[in-house]
Amino acid sequence: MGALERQKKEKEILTAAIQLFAIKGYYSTKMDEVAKRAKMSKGLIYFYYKNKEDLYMAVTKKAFEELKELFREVQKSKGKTGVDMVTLLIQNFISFTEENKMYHESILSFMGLMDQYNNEEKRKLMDPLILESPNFKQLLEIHHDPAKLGIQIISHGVRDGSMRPDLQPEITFYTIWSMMIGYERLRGPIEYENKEVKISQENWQTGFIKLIHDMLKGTVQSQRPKAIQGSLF
Amino acid sequence: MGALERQKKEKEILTAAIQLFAIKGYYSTKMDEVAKRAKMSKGLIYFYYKNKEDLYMAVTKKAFEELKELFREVQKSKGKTGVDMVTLLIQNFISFTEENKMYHESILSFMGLMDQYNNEEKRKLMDPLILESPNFKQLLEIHHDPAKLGIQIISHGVRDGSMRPDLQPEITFYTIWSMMIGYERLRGPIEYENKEVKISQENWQTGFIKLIHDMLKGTVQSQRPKAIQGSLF
DNA sequence: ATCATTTTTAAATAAAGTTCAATAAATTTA
DNA sequence: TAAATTTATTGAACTTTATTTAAAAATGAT
Repeated sequence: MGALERQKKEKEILTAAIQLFAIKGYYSTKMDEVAKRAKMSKGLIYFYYKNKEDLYMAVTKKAFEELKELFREVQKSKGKTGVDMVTLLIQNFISFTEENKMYHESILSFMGLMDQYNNEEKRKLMDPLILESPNFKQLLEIHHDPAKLGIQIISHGVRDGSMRPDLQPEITFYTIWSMMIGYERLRGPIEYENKEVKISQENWQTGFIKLIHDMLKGTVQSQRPKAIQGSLF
Repeated sequence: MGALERQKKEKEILTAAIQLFAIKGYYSTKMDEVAKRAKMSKGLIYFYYKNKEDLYMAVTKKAFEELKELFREVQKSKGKTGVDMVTLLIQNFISFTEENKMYHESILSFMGLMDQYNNEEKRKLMDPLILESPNFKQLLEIHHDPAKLGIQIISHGVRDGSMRPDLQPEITFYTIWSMMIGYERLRGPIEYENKEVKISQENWQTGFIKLIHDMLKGTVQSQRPKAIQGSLF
């Protein structure tokens, strides 16, 4: 009955759930399917997780943990200026969400939940199954961790002179964080039905990162002639 | 049997649905409740809307229509430079989502759907109820309308010299659009449980807009001494 | 080995979206 | 105007699926 045994079982369920959520999404994934994939009876899942929402929150928790790890690695990268760390952070975040679409989805939805949770009246209307979820409660404690690291990175950039000196680290970080989140929601090549306008994913990503870079520097890096305008930095 | 009569009935249902979705969210709102609020039997809703998803897509469609109207009004505002139009656009968008949290939610979730829809393999795994929804099909045709107007606004700003000449309108608009979407997802005062860091909503919004402004101008507007750093522009 | 506790299962329950058959109302046709 | 047909409406039946539960199996302690 050891705690290790329990952890192992929980992980088996979680792994099955993540795979299914990633393929079919939360609502299309049935508890029957999770049980089948985890090779156990449906009832047992309820022994390890309070309900389906709790299972999803466990996924979300894992997402935030990996996100924190991603931030930490960028922060630890030696010999980089602050502004270059931000560029690296964005690139890594884009890779992260590309490989773990599911995680990004869960992070997004958790942010929506936080918006409700932080408002007294709205909190009362929240799904009780979520509020009761043990994993949700744990998320309340850790979900700011990545942001804390991000703010440190901006501070570092202001101090080392690679960013505008008037930047306020908190606001600047959350602005960039907004961009990253929004970018991921829109990601993919932009195509209109009639192909009126089309932006390749590469061009958009490059342009996106360049704009953030310029914003942090406070000056446009180079005003090149039209001909080679497309190149980066 | 006039089409007008039908429109009226559809509107009654839609109004009830929007109110409930706004209060309780999509999944917590039951078709029974919608029927009750719209003062009709549950079955009748299925006469006017194909299914619950279709009803939600009708809400989303309304959201995009109002969003387009918001963009258009900004574009029509006379005597404004491009960069000021963008500032106004962001301010209006923030008001819009504040008043219509529900609409913003539906816009966000639609963007998530588009990400799936634009990928052949993922499209096959989408909920058939969504793919069959007539309102979803209509959304496919109109959802780019606001963005088209936004791109025009950026072009205008580059032409009138109020923005950096090297900006690519499409990429720049979608970057700002990302920011707006992400900002709304994070919106509200940022508080850590232990109050370690706290940003008031006002400060964040002001700082957020200023950063975009600087990004578009290409130069920092003013490097004021620390003391009055908080003020805008 | 027996008892208590934990783990596991399979079936029962219940909530909610969807369908359907029957009825009422409205419109068209004769 | 009366009959026929189409449209609108209802309430109950159907179906799917998350959740609960009672019982059985496994595990561990005395």
